[in-house]
Amino acid sequence: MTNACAVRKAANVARRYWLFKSEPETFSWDDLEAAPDRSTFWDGVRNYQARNLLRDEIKSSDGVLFYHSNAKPQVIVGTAVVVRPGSPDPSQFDARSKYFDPDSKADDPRWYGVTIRADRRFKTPVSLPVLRETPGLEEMMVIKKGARLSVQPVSAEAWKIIVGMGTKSA
DNA sequence: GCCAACGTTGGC
DNA sequence: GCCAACGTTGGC
Repeated sequence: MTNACAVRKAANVARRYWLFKSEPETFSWDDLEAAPDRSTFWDGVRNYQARNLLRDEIKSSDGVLFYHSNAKPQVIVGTAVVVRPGSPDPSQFDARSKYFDPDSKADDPRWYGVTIRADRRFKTPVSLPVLRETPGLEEMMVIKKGARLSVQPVSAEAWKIIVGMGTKSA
């Protein structure tokens, strides 16, 4: 049991689940697996709704569905785990970064990110069309029209269904 | 490559 | 505070 997990169990806080979108050409599942400690700081989110989740809601040991957007097809390729909760996103203060935000103050950072570590690569990636036709997932945000949020909440029920499909051999 | 949906900006 | 214009996202 990880330390964060033990802390959470002691506090009796339920583990929660999320879906993170990434364009594979920018940062793919393979990139995450190849990263030091199979981990990365999830930077560059510049949407207030997603920011609020990253800053306030997403906690260590939470589960993450890693989703490839703008891919053919769009798929959930695996699961990751949150290993560090929200902290200020350094790229907002880096003038050379494309995520630079000149209006963000060092003593009052506007943008946050979390650190995730690759957990399980799906044997069977779960595509968007499959999500759409799977009973029990009708309420998922990612299948709703115009759902552009790059960090989305996922119910425990949906998590269970999707991980079940993804880890099963084809 | 298109374009609908959405979030943000900025003039008033 | 409204809302038109604009830029971006992301499915198709």
